[in-house]
Amino acid sequence: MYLRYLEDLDTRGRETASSDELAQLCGTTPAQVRKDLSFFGSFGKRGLGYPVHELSDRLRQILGLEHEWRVVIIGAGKIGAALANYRGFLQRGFRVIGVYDNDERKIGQPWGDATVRSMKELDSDIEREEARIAVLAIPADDAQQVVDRAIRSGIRAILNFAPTQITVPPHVSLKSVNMAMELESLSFALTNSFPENESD
Amino acid sequence: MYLRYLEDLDTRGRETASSDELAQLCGTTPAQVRKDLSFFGSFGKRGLGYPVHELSDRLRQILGLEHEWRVVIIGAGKIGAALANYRGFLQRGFRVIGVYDNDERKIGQPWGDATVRSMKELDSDIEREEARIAVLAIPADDAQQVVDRAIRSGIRAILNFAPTQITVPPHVSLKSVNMAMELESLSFALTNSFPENESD
DNA sequence: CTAGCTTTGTGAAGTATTTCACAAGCATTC
DNA sequence: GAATGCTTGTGAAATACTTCACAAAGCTAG
Repeated sequence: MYLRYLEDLDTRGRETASSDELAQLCGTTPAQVRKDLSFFGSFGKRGLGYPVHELSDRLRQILGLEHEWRVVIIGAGKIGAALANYRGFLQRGFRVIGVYDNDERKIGQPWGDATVRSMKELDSDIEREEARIAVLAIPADDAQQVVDRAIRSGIRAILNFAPTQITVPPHVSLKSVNMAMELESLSFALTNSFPENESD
Repeated sequence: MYLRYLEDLDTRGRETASSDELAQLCGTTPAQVRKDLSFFGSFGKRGLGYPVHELSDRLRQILGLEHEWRVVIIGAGKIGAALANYRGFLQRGFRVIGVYDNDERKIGQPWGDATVRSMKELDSDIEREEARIAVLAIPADDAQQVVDRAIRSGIRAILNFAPTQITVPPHVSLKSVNMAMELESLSFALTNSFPENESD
C-alpha cells in the first residue's frame, strides 16, 4: 500500500513525504507508518520525511518485485478474463504465461495477449516456464484437486478466487478473495451500523 | 466463513457440528470458533456441538441476510461482468438492480439478467430502488467522485475494486479488494519464504 | 441413577499489534 | 553558529486478539 502511493508521489515529482502524509494517503496513522517502515530499516530523514524514490526502490526490493514473476491463470471464466487482461499486473512484474480451462469450446481462443490452453498442459507449462504463482478462478468443486496438481508441478503461491477453503503445504503461500463473503460483511456492517468503517 | 460451511453441512443433512469440526473446515482453531460464536450468544450444546441448521439461521440473521439487499454495479468492464453474472450473489440475497457505465458503446447491451445503463441514471436509480450497496469496478481516476455521488443518492456500503484509496464518511462502510496488491503480498511471501502461510 | 465420555463457554494467561510520547537529528534562518 | 521548527525512530504503555485450561453440561449405556 505504501509502495502504491509512493510511486504515485514519485511520478508527480515529489522528493520526500512525511509519515503524516503517507498515513493520510493510506488511511492509517503516522505512528503506524513509522513502525511499519522501521521494521525493514531506517529510511527517513528526521525533520524531512522519507525520500520518495529511494523508498519506493527499497520497498520493491523488499516485496521481491525487482524480478519478473511468471503467473498462470487457472479458469477462463469472467474472473480469469478480468485478471488476464489487467494491464496493472504486467506493469508490476507479473507476466501471465497462460490461461487454462477444461472447456473445449474455450481452448484455443485468444485472450488478451495469450490463448486459452487446455488444463492438460498446465503441469508441463508450469515446469517449463518455471511459473511460481497461480491464480485460481475455477468452481469450488475442482479447486483443491487442481491446486494439488499445480503445487506438484512447482507452484509456490496461490491467489484463490474460488469460494472454498483451500489447504496447502507449509512451503506454499495462499491468499483467498471471496467476493460473496465481502458483500456479506458489508451487509453485517449495514445491519448493525457501527460507527467504525474503513475495514479494508 | 462459518456460515458458508454450516450451510454446506446442512444441505448434506448434518444435524450438529463441533467447534473442532468447524475449525478444521475453516482452517482455524476450536477455541477460536467458540470465542467467535460466543460473542453473539450461546448456541451450542455441551457434549454435542452446535445445531447446524439453527446456527445457520442465526448467523444469517446476524449478518443481515434475511432480507434482500439491492446492489448497483458501477463499471461494465471485466470485473463488473464477473460480478454481474455471479449466481452466488442472488442466492445470498444480493439483487443486482443495474450495471452502469459511461461508455456509449456498452450502454444498452444485455448483461446477465440486466442491461448496461448510463451512469447518468445511476443516482435516480439508487434512490428509486433504494439500493444501499455499490460495487465499484471502474478505473482509479473517477472512483472517488463516483463514490461521492453514489453516497449522496443513498448508498451506505461500498465494495471497491478500483486500485485506489477511497474515503467515505463515517456512516458508510467500505471494503477494498486490490488484486495487484494481493499478488504483491504473495511475491513478498515467496521472496522471503516464511514458514507461515494461510494468510487469508 | 451413576459413570464415563464428549464438548461447550469462558475467565485467565499469553501474544501481537497499535498508539503514545519524546529524545535525537536535520534543515533553515538570522 | 545558535535558535527554531519539523519529523523520524523507538521504548513503553495501552489495546486487541488468540490460546489455554477447566468447570459445567449433556448424552449414552448399563
